[in-house]
Amino acid sequence: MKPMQPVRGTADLMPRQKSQMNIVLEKASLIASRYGFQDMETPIFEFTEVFSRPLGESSDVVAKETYSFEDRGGSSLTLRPEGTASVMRALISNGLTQSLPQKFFYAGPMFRYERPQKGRMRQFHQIGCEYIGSFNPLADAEVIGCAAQFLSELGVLHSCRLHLNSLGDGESRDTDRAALVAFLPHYKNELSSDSQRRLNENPLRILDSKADEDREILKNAPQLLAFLTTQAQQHFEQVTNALDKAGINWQLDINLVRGLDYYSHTAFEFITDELGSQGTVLGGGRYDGLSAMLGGPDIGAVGFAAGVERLALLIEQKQEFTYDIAVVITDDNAASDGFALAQNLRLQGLKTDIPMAPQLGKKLKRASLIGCKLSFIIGENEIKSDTIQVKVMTTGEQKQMEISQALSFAEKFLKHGLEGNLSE
RNA sequence: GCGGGUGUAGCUCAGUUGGUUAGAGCGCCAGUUUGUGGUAUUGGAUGUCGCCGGUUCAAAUCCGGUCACUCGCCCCA
Repeated sequence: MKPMQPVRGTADLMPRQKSQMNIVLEKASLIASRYGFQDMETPIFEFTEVFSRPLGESSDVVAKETYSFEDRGGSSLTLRPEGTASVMRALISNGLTQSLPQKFFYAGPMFRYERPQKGRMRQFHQIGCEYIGSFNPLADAEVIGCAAQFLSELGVLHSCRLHLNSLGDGESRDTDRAALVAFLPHYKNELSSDSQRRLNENPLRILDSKADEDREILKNAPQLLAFLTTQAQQHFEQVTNALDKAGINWQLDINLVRGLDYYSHTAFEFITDELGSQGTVLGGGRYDGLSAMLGGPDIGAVGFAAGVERLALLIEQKQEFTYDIAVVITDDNAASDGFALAQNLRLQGLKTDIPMAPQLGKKLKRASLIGCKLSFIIGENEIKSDTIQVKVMTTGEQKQMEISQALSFAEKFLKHGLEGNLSE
C-alpha cells in the first residue's frame, strides 16, 4: 500500500466543501417539502437486477459503469448508480402501490465507474424528487417547477437553460425507432464509429451524438416529435402550456434523449455552460414503464435528479465557520472555573472555544485566528472578585465585569454587533 | 476505454541552452512582549523536485515506464 490517498474518483468532503454541499442539500429538502415530496432513503446497494433490468443492459451505465460484486452469500449486488430504480423498488416492496400517489425526496451517494473529471466523480451525491402514481401532465409540470424553484433559490437558475423534449409513449418510440433504423443504414459508412455501434444497440441515442459527421446526417433524419401519437402530443402540449403559463422558460431540444430505457414522454435537463462538458446540472423525465419492468403494476411516474457536487461548484456563497466567544484561561488554577464558564455559554447557545496554548498571548492569538468576536478572560484575580475580563476582539477594548453582566453584554453585543457598548 | 496537459515546501508557484549548498510569496514556529491577540519588526524550520529506471563527468531540467491529478471524447448528475 503506498499512498495515503483516496481511491481514484473519490474525495474527502472537508469542512469547506461539505458546508458548501450542505447549502445545496438543505435548500433541496426545503423546496421539495413545499411540493409535498417527503424525505426518504434507500440502501446504497441493491440486487443487481434492480438496475440492470430497468436501465437496459446496453446502457452505458449498466454496461461499463456499475460497481457490482458478489457478497458472501453468492448474491450479485450493485452499488446504486442512480436513485430512481431504488425508490421505485422501495415503493413496491413497501406495498405502497395501493396508496398512490406518493411523492418522495431523497439524497445520498451514487457510484459510477467512470473517468473522473471536474464535477464528475466515481462516488458522487445526488438529490432527487419522484412523483409516483400519476399519468397527469401536471405532475410533469410540477416536478419541473420544483426543480426550477430549487435552482432559482440557489441562485444558479439564471445561468442554466431548461431543455425539453418528448420521447413519446411506447408506441411513438417504436415507430420512431423503426423510421430511424430504416433511414440511418443508408449512411452507415459515414456515421462516426460510436454511432455505427449504436445502430444496433440503441439507435435513438444517435440523435444526441455530438460528432460533426453525425450532426450533418441527422439534419435530414426523421424526428422524434413527428412520430408522437396523438395522446403523446397532447401530453407534451399540456406540460408546455402549464410551464408557459407559470412563466418557466424552456427551449425545445429535439436531440435530447435519455440513455436509460425506462424513460418516456417528457425528458428535461437544466444545462449550464459554466462547468465545461459536465453542463447537465439537473435532469429528469417521465418513466411510466419502470414499475412494470420491476414486476410492479402499471404506474405513471415522473421525477428528477441533481448532482450535489456540480451545484456546489456553481454557488458562490461561502460560510466561514466562526466562533462567538473564546474563554481564555490565564493559569491552571482557573481551569475548572473556565471550563464551567465555557460550558455555560454553550448551554446558552453560543459557539465557544477554549484556546489551548502554553501562554496567554498564544491563547488570545488563537482566539482571533479562529474568529472569536469576544474573549472572556478568567484567572486567579478574576476568580477572587467573582468577575471576568471581557475583551472585544475587533477593537481591543476590555473591561472587568461580573459574570451575569458579561452574559447579558455578550448577548446584546453578538446580536447588535458594534452597537454594544462596553462603557455602558 | 481513447486522446491532450500537469506533478518542485502545508498552499500558490518561479527555477535560464543540463552545472556545485533548489528559490519566492502566503502560511507555520519563535523573539521584541513572563496577564493581552489582530498590525509592525527580527529571526527560524520545512522538500525522497510524484515514483522507478535510462542517458551523462553532472538530471528538478533530457529519454522511457509508472502512479496521481487535470482537461476533452464517450455518457451522464
